Amino acid sequence: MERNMESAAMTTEACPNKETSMEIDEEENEEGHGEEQDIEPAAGNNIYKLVLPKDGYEWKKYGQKFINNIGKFRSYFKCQRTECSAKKRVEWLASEEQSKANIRVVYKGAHTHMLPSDEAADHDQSKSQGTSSSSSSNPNQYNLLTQVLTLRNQST
DNA sequence: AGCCTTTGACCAGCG
DNA sequence: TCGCTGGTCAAAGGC
Ligand SMILES: [Zn+2]
Repeated sequence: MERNMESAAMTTEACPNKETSMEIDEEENEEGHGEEQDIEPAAGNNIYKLVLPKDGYEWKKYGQKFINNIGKFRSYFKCQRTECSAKKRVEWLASEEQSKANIRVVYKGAHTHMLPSDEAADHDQSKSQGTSSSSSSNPNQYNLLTQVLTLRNQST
């Protein structure tokens, strides 16, 4: 797949498959792909790709699960930096249409470093701003927003 | 060769 | 105490 995290948004493929679920009601998949034949899709044709909004940070996916409780897929990401414990959680509905319009991104923790893209995106006006990531790219604000989402989701 | 993605299994917390 | 859900780690594959 294309891992153009530095140029484009990341894409996640969601394959609706039945697994350890004894209470999966009539959770029908919208794809309606073949039954058993055609186990090998033709280059991401039958599967739908989710476009994750690029926030400027680089993440490494370390897990993905389907939450039956809410009927949504959930992907777990972690900052590439070993020194950074920032995590990111993305969830979307199982339906393709709704998935594209209802993607929830939850950021957990704060980065211990500056935006990697910011450094790379540094072009010319570096003398004016310097290292202060002003309005547009302020991780702090972003994290603040995530905290709300996290609380709403965690709610111990 | 290295890095990232993907799937399954394991573990922990809670009811 | 067991079962279930959610979360994380690990191994394999692909690029
Ligand atoms: Zn980070």
